[in-house]
Amino acid sequence: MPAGSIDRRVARTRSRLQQALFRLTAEKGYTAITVEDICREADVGRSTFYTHYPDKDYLRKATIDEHMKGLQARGAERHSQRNAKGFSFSGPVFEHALATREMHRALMGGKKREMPEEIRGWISRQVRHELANIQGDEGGVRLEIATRFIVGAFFEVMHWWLERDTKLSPAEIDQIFLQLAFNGVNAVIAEPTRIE
Amino acid sequence: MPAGSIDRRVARTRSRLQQALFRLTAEKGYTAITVEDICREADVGRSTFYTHYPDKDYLRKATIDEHMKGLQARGAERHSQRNAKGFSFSGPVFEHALATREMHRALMGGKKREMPEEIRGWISRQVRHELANIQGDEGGVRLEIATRFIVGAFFEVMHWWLERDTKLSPAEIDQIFLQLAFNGVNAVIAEPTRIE
DNA sequence: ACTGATACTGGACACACTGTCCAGTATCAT
DNA sequence: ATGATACTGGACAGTGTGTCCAGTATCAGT
Repeated sequence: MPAGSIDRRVARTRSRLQQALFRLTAEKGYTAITVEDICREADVGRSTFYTHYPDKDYLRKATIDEHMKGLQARGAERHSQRNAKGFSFSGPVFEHALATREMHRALMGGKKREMPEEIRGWISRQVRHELANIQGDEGGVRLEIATRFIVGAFFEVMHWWLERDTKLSPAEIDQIFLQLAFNGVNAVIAEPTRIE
Repeated sequence: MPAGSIDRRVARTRSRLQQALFRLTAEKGYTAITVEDICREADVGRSTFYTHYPDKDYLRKATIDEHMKGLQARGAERHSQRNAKGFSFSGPVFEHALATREMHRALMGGKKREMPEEIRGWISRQVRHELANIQGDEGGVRLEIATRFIVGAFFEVMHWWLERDTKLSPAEIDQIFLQLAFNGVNAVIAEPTRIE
């Protein structure tokens, strides 16, 4: 048994559990899901679940990590086409969010905001990195504050956008977001309504 | 029995429960608390709890509503001293947050972000109102987006500020926040570090 | 195809928390 | 003093968690 490789059965079971979690999260939201729900959906014994993950949260973390690999791959090419002004992350994320909209609705929507910390952390790193590029690598307090500012604003805007039956395209919402981020509220609010 | 007035015993019990919730939330965070915990801390029978509130969430809502009345009172006077540029809400909220810091830490901090929707809604109304004043009452989509943008940014910045052993005063963090909000990232990041 | 290792299964278990109910007791307002 | 109302503690069923185990299926290597 080669140390690194994984038993087919293990891969199969984990994949089933992760997909079940994904489906159920989109359907009813993370907190409302029980381990039993997941196992029923995945058609896996409940005791089996615990041989793979100590609890629901670990499964979520594993699922997200897996999911992020896909996004990370496309991240490499994106990195080259950095525009002069603006974040490179926001546009693609808006698009990706729209594509997996049901997921995001269930994840952030309704009464609970349950956006997992893994995703927030991922976005944070993107933002900090891009901001650091703008000012040269100083890494001071203001950079940190600005990062937090942008990340919080971004999630809130995205949340609103997904919640609505949106008429704005990813490109449009992205443009407004970037305008707010870089030029501030004054630039967006004071002007007459003119999107493009 | 006059319809409007409240039995002493009722007032006493509710007050105890709310204060117990407040203390426990500051201590271990909202989700970790059980109804039994609250009753033990409040020295109230568990069955009594359910004659007043259907569950933990309702108690929280009631507690917050009560708490907000105090803030609302000071809100009236604050309303008059609106500065030419900037939000009138942010400074006082930063101060209030610092005063009840342990509470906020437990509420928003650690692994879970459990800032209750009531507070978020309250801040949102403030922001929307103040932004509407700036642009005249148009109430378009851009106003809504800007509101969300600011609210998200505000909570994230406040969260960061409270989490740290902060060296920044409420006035200082407020100033940076306002600068980011009104003039955008460029104005804050690009310049050399100069706070006052 | 055989075999030892490993993974899956279903069921039982103790535990923790929830929400309901009720009879007994304390406290209220008048 | 008294009738109304609130509190109490304990019992109850229900649901979800996490652990354990003996039996069964599937794996990889020879």
